[in-house]
Amino acid sequence: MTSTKRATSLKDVADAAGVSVTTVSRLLNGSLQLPSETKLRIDKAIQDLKYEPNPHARRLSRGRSETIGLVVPDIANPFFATLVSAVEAAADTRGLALSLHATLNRPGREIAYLRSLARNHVDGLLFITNHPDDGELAALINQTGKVIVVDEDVPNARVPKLFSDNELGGYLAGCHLADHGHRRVIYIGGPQEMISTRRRSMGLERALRERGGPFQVFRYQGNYTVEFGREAACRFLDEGIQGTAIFASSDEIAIGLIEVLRARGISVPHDVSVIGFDDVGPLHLFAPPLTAIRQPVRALGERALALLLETNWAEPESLAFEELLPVEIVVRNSVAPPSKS
Amino acid sequence: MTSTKRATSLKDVADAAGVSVTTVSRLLNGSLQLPSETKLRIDKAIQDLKYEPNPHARRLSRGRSETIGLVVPDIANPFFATLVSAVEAAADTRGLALSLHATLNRPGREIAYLRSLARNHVDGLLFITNHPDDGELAALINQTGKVIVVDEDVPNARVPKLFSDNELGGYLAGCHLADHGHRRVIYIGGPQEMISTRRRSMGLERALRERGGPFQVFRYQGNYTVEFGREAACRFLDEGIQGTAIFASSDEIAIGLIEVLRARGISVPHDVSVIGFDDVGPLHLFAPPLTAIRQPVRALGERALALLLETNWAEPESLAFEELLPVEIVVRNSVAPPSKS
DNA sequence: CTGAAAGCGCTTACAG
DNA sequence: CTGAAAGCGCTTACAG
Repeated sequence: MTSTKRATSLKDVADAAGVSVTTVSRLLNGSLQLPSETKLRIDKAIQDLKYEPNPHARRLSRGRSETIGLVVPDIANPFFATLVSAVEAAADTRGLALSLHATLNRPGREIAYLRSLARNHVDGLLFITNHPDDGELAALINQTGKVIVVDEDVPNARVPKLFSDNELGGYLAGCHLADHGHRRVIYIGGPQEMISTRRRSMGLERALRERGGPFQVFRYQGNYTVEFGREAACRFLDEGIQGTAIFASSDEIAIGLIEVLRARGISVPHDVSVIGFDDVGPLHLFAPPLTAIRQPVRALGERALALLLETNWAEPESLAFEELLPVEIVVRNSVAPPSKS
Repeated sequence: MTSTKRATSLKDVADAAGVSVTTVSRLLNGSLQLPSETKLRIDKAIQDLKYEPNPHARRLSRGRSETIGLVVPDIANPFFATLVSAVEAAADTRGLALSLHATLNRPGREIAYLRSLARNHVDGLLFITNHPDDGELAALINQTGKVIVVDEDVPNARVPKLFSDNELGGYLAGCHLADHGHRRVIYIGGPQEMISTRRRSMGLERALRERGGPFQVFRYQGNYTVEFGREAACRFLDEGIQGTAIFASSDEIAIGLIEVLRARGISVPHDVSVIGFDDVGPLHLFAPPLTAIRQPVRALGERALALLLETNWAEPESLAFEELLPVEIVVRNSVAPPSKS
C-alpha cells in the first residue's frame, strides 16, 4: 500500500496530453514558445497525474546533478553547523540540493569525497579540511576542479579559496589586549601548520609590536577542541607561565580553558584576561561574558557557494585566488588591565 | 584542463579487460562466483582506468538512490546540528549519502521534500517538524511511506515515530525542583500544540502532584527560541508572577531567559531557581552552571536511521508505533531552595 | 560462468 | 512548432 507503485513518468503525461514526451520535456525545461492551448493541456495532465520528474534520469541525461557537495570536519561543532546552515539556505534558494559529509579527522574520507565528485556525482564541492595535507589532497583537487577551499587552506590547490581574515582577527585581539596594558600573552592556537592559527598568531604579534616596547607571546598549539583547551591551560599553569592575558583561538578552546581556570579558582578578568575567537556559542552568558573575535560564519558559507557558481572553471589561470572576509571584535567583559601581582 | 573530460565508463573497463559490461557490473555488485583469473584482469582495468561507477546511472537503473533525506527545522540550532551529525555518521557507516534540508519554519518546504521523496529521489526520509500540522503533512507521509517521524509528532501519520521521553524529562525536572521545596513553578515551553511541550508539562505536574500538597504551574508557551525565552521572562516578570523556580524547555529558551534575569539583576539560584532542557550547549560554563534535562540527541539520530532501515515497509499495520529514548538529569548549580521572600 | 539486449526516465540534436 | 530516435551509464532477466 504505502510502497512505491510505478511512478508516473513523462510518457504518461505526454499520453494524457496527447503530445510527445519531447514536447513535455521542453515545456518543463522552459525551452519553449508556449502554444498556449497545448500548454494548458499539458499543465493539466501534470497536475492530474501529480507528475514530478525523476531526478536520477534527469541527472544521467544532463550529466549534472543539481546538487553540490559540502565536506566539513564535524557537523556538530557549532561553527561548522552554522556554516552548513548558511550553505544549505543559499543552495536551496538556487534550487540546488546539498550532499553533506563529515570527515571527522579521517583523511581517507576526504579523498573519497573528492573522488566521487570527480565522477560527476555532484556539480561542485565546498571543501573544508582541518589538518595538514601531504600533497595528495591538493593533487586531487587540482585534477578534479570545481572545488572551493573554505576556512582552512590546502596549500598547493589551485582553486578559489575563501577564508576569514585571520590575521586581522589576531590583530584586533592583540590591539585590545595591548590597549589594556598586556604585554605577555599566552596564545592557544589550533594545529600549527594550519593557516588559521599561523595568521592569527601573526596578527597578534603585529599588534603587540606596533604598540611598541617589549612583549612576549607564549604559544600553545594543538587542536581546536575543548580537550586541547583544557590541556593547554593545565600546561601553562603547571609551567608557571607569567602571561597576563590569554588569546584562545576558538570557542572550543576557550571552553576548555575556562573550565580549567574555574576549577583552579583563577578569576577572569581579575587574575588573567581572556579573549576568544569564533563567537558562535553563547559566550555572552559565560562568567564573565567573553570578549571575542567574531567570524563571519554565515557569510563564509554564502560566499563560498556564490564563488562555486560564479567561477569560470574553464580558465585555469584565473582560478587560484584567495578571498578574505572581515572579522570583528565583540567586546564584553573578560579583558581588564593586568593585576599587580 | 581541470574540467570534466568524458568519464570512463563500465564499457571502457569491459573493453580493457576483454569481457562484457555484464560481467564487470556483476563483479562490482558482488553477485559473482569469482573466476579468479578474469577477476584479476578486471580489477586491474578498474585500477588502471581509475573507474568509478556513475551513481546517477546506477540509481536510475536500480530505482533507488542509496541516499537518505533528512529534514530538520534549523541546522544551525545546536540540538539539530548534533542530530544531523549523528545521522550523517550512521549513514556513512552504511554507505549511504545524506541529502540535507532545512525547513526554517516554512511549511511549504516540508511538503516539497516529502513530494520529492515520493518520486524516489531518496530511499527514505527522517522527518523533523517544528510546528503543528493541519493534516496535509500526515496525509502526504501516509501515502509516501518510508519516513520516520523524529523528535516531534505529526499526529495522524502512520509511520514509526521516535521521540525523547519528554514526560520523563518533565518529571525529572519536577522531582528535582520539588525536592528543593519548590511548589510554584513557571514553565516556559515551546508551541503548545506540540507533543514535546505538552508531555514535558505533564511530567512536571505529575512530579509536583506526587510529592503531595498544593502546587501551581504558570505556563508560558511559544517557540523554542532565544527570543521567546526573553519574551516569556519579561512577561512573567512584568506580571509579577510569584514562581520560585523556572523550567525552561530548551537551551534556547534558557538562554533568552537568563539574559533577561541577568539584565534585571535577578540572581540564580538565589532569587529564583532555573532548570533547563536539551543540555546541548555549554551550560556548565554559564553563571551559574545550569542544571538541565539532557536529551539523548546522538542516540536519537542513530536510532532514527536504524529504524528507517529496519522497518518492514510492506506491512502497514506494523508501522504505526512510537519509541521513546530516555533522558537524564544533569545536576549543576542553578537550583536551590526557595528564598524566604 | 558469460553475453546480448532491453530497460530505467529523462534530454536533445536532428528532421520534418 | 513538434516528434522519432539516439543516448546518458548502469542493472538484470533471459539465453546460451
